[in-house]
Amino acid sequence: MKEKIAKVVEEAVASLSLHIKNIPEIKIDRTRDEAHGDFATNIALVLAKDARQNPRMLAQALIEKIDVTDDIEKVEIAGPGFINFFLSKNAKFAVIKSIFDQKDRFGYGEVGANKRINLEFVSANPTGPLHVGHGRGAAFGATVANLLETQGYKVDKEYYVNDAGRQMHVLAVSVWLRYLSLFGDLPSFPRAGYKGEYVIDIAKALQKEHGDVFAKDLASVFADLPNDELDKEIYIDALVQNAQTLLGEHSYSTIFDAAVESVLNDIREDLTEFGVKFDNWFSEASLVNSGRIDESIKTLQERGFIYKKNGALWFAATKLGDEKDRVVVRENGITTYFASDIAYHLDKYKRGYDKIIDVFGADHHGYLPRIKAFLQAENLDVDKFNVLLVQFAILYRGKIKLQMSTRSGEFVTLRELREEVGNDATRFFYIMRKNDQHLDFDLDLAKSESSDNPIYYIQYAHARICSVMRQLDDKGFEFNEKEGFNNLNLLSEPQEQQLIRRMRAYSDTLERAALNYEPHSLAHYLQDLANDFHGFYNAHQFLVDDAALRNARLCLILAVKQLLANGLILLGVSAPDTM
RNA sequence: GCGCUCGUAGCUCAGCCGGAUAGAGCAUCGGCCUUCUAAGCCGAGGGUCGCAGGUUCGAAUCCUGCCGAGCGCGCCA
Repeated sequence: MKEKIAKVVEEAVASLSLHIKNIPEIKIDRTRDEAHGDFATNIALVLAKDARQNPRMLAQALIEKIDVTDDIEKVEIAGPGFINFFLSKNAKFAVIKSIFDQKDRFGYGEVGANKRINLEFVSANPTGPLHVGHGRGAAFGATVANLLETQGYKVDKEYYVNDAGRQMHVLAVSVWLRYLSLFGDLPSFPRAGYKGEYVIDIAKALQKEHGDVFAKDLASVFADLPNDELDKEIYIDALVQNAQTLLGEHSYSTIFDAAVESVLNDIREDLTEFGVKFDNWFSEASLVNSGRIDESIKTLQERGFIYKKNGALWFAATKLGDEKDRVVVRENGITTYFASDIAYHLDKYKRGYDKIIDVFGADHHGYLPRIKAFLQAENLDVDKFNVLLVQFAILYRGKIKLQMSTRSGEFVTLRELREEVGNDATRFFYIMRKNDQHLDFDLDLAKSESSDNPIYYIQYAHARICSVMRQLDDKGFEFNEKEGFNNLNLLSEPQEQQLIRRMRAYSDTLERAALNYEPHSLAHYLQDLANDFHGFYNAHQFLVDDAALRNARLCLILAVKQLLANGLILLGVSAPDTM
C-alpha cells in the first residue's frame, strides 16, 4: 500500500514539471495520529523551497494531480503542508484476511533476499556456567536472528568457543586441585583459581571415572611456587607448570578435556533449555591446531603491518585508526587472544557471508577499532562487519540491587535466574530494553502475576482470546468464518478501528525491528496490541446474539491472537491458551 | 587524560535515518466485576526532552562546546 501511494505521488510530482534538479525520494509514513489519516507525506514541505512555492499551495497542486484509487477514500492537506491519505474501510479490513491467509508468516518481508548472515553471540569462555550477563546476549542474539529470518535473511548463529587460552589451563588446574582435595586436605587454594561449586563436581566425576590415577604427592604439587599473595597470576601459571610435569601430557590433557567438555555441555544444555540454539560451535583450538593463526599473522606480515619490538610481534593498528598497536605474539612465543580473533574473522570472511555481526558485551567495545584495523589491513570489506553492543543487566529484588561477583564464585547464574522467574519472563525482560541501554531487571516484577508484569499482560491477552473461543462452544455457538468476513463492515466501534490500525502497522514494525536489530520494538508493539485488545474486551461483548456481528468480531480477535502468538514466538516466549 | 555509550514525567523506559498538541508502564488520586478470566478496563494530575549555541520553513531527533553518569584504555580473555 505504501509503495502504491508513493508511486501515485511520484507521478503527480513529475506531472507538475517543477524546475528542480533532483527530486528527493518520496517518503510515505504511517501517521501517528488517527486524525491525520492512515498515511502521510511531507513531500510538499521538502520541495517547497527549491520550487519557490508556498508548501500548502504546492500540496494543493499535487493533490489535484493525484489519481485516487478505490483504496483511498480521501486525500487532504493538513498542518504546514502535509498530504494525508485516508484509506477506505475495505482496504483497512484487508489486513484481517491477510493474517488468516498467511498465519505465522504474516508480515514477513523479502529485503533479505536470501543473503547470508553470520551472527556470533554469547561466546562466553567455557570456564564456568553462564551468568546473567551472558543471558542478555543470548536472548538478544537469538531474537535478532529470528527477526532477520522474517525478512528473508539466512542466518547462521555461531558460538565462538575460547577453548585454547590460558584461562582453560587455570580451569584444568582448578579441577585437578579439587580432585586432589578428595584424597587429602590442600594447604591452600590459589586466589586466581576457579572456586565455583561446578569445579568440585567435575573433580568428583573424574574420581568416579578414573579413581586415584591423577593423585600426586601434595608436597610436589606445591613445590617451588612463588607467593600467591604477591602475584596470583604468576602463582597459578607456576601451578599449571607443576601440574603438567607431574601428570605428564596424557593425564594432563585428560583432565583438561574433561573440564572443557563438562563446562561446555553445561552451557549447551543451559542455552537449549533457554530456547537458544546455535548452528555452529566454532572452536578456537581448531584455529591453533590447523596453523591458521600463524598463517594469518603471516599475511599481515606480507602486507607490512607486523613489526618486532621487545621480543614480541606487534600489529601496527595505529596506522588504521586504532589507539594503540597490538601484540599478536608475546615475548614467550604464545599468540594472544587477538591473534586468534584475526584468524577467526578471516575464516568468517572466507566462508562468504554477506554480513558478519558480532554481539559483544559492552565492556568489549574497545575491541572494535582493532578488528576494523585488521580487516582493512587484510583488505576486507569493513562494511560487511557489524558490532552490536549489549549493556549489562543489573538484577534487583524490588528496590534492592543484587551484588554479583565472579571472583568469589557467588554469581547469579543464568540457570538460577531462569529457574526463579521462568524462561518466558527471562527472555522478555532481557529484550524489553534497547540493547545499548543498561537494563534494570526486577526479579519480583518478572515473577509477579499482575498487570504490572508486561509479559503476563501480553500472554493474558492471548489466553483471553482462547478462552472466548472455548466459551463459544459452551454457549452453543459456532464460528462461521465466511459470515464473519462478509460482515467486517460492522466493525465500526473505535476499539475495533484501533485494533485494525494497530495490526496494519505490524509488518512495518517487524521490518524495522529486524533491520535495526531492535527486538525491543517488537516487545513494545505487542504490549500496545495487548493494550488495544484488553480495551476492546472490556468495552464490548464478542459473543453477542447477532451472528453477523459476532462472527465479524471473532475474525478480528482471531487475527489479534495470531499476531500475539507470532510476535511472542519470535521473542522466544510461549503463547499460552490459559493462564 | 583519551576513546565509546548515554542524559526525556517522582521511578523504569519508548520516541531519535528532522516533521503536525513529546508517549507508555509503575507510583499517586478517582471510578468500573448479576455479562466472554478484574493476571483486566476507564479517567485525572505530573515535562525548561541535562545546559548553551548552531544548521533548518521546522530540532527531543542533526552539528559544536560544556556539565553529569557508565564502560574501555595489558605481551588478560
